[in-house]
Amino acid sequence: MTVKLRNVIPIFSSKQPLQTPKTVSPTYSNHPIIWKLKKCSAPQDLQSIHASMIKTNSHQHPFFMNQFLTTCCRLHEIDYAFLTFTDVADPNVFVYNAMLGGLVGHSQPIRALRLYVDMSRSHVLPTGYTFSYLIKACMQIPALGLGEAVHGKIWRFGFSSQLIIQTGMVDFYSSLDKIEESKRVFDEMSERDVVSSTVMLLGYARAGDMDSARRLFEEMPQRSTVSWNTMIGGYARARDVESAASLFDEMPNKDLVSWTTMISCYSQNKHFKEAVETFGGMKAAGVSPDEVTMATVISACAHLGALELGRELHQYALLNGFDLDVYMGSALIDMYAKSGSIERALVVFYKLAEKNLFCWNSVIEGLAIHGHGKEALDMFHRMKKAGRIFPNRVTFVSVLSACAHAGFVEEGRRMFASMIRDYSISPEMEHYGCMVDLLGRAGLLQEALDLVRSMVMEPNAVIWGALLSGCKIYGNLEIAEAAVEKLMVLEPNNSAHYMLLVNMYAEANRWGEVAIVRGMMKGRGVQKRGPGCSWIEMDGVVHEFAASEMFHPSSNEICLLLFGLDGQLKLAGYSLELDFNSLL
DNA sequence: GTAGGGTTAG
Repeated sequence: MTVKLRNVIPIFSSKQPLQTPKTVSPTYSNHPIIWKLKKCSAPQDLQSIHASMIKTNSHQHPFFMNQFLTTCCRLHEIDYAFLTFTDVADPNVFVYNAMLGGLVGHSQPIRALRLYVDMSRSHVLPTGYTFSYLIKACMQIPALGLGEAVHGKIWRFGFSSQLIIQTGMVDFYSSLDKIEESKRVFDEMSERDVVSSTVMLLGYARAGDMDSARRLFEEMPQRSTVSWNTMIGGYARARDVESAASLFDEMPNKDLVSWTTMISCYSQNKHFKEAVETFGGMKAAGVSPDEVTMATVISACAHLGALELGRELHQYALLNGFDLDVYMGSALIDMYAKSGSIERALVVFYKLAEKNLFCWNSVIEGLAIHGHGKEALDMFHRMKKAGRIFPNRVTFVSVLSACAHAGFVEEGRRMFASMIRDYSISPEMEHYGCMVDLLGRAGLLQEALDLVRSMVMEPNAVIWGALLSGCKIYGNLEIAEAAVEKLMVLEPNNSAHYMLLVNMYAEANRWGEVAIVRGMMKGRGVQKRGPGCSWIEMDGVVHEFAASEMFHPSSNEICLLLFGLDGQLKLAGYSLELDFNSLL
């Protein structure tokens, strides 16, 4: 898509006098319609309010329309706002600004830029706010490179010294990773307020320069809650959980965003337990969560396998009339799928009014991990049919792993080829891993090895490990030896690879080699790795299991059950690869 | 009406 600069940023006639619009008389602020709009929290009420505005002809009045549009946008009724906006015969700059703000706030930069074109064609003069929205729109489509042009335009209009414009430019440059430009504009500012300094903080945080951010933060004469939150968020991004936590403890008035930022900081840095605990602290502090908090905490539950808490949160969201948006939707789908309930995950998925790539990826991944390979692929095709949403690398990892687990060799090959050809996604380590797994499980070990050797990047231990498991199933010692040779370099201390080879030699009655490999392990001092562990929650209690340990109070019963299962599986004709004795 | 927090990853 190309947008001609000339069409987007038209040149104003310089003959027009530049004037700042006068503020609308405040006498209307007590008008019942304005009052109703300010209080309005239900989108379905908008239509009747608009009807009463038409009756009194106030739907043409700039002050009323400004309030009406702002209300629509606050309630996410952006299309309805636009519809009523087009009905206004002669909108002034306040009305345009409200509409622009709504469009930019709902990430519709192209519509915003078009509206700006209309505005200039109607000879409505922009204000500083108009340009600040324009800068935001440009930030949302950096590829067009319009920011500089807008900057030039602002300068010509004499707004360049306005605080709000300079603030916008600091933000604009830092959003494009041009931190030096941000600093230049910031240093040139003759006056600074809390907001401009906080935007600069955000710039440093985006650039990962938390030392400079801290210096500015310490120097700031006033700090708002937003300044604190920006700092905490910056440390979260920089993976400095400790600094984030200590700043959070220190901060005086924690609001909803502060708590959510801290929870997300823990979650993003894999401290899921702390994330859930902090959520508890938030509730104890009497701060109510919103959709953003919920999405974050539910995601932490998914990682912990805390189904019970996750379900409670879902319940809470339903009771409080929260919007089931794409963020919370994806988190819920993932949480239910990972905690064993693909049915509930699907219920959430079908309930979603709007689905983005995250939602589709979560449900495809969920089906894949539940072994529903065919359903996962069906879902993938439905996503393609729905249009507008294009698969990414994450999608293909799920799709390929679904093929691997269901044994769809031909389909997997096709998907892999299509990913490269139709979607220009270059295969990454994970994709190769799935393909090697797929081919290996199907016994196509030579093809798998050829694929590994064709890789542009150096294959990692996961790849060789997948190949080795394939060799183990089909007793292909030749390729297994090649894989183990690589694995010994990549993970020299992982006993599993040596043991796999030992078992294979033993199965082939090659006891000489068994002794050699065992000797190698001893000689290299290969230790058994730390235990892998897993959690599962039942009736609100999280049970932790680690390989080769018997700490769980019901270990004996569990092992008895497993042995029983082992026997039943053997009876059913399934030869189990696992040796339980090695686990105990 | 300018600043801060969100989801998927064998």
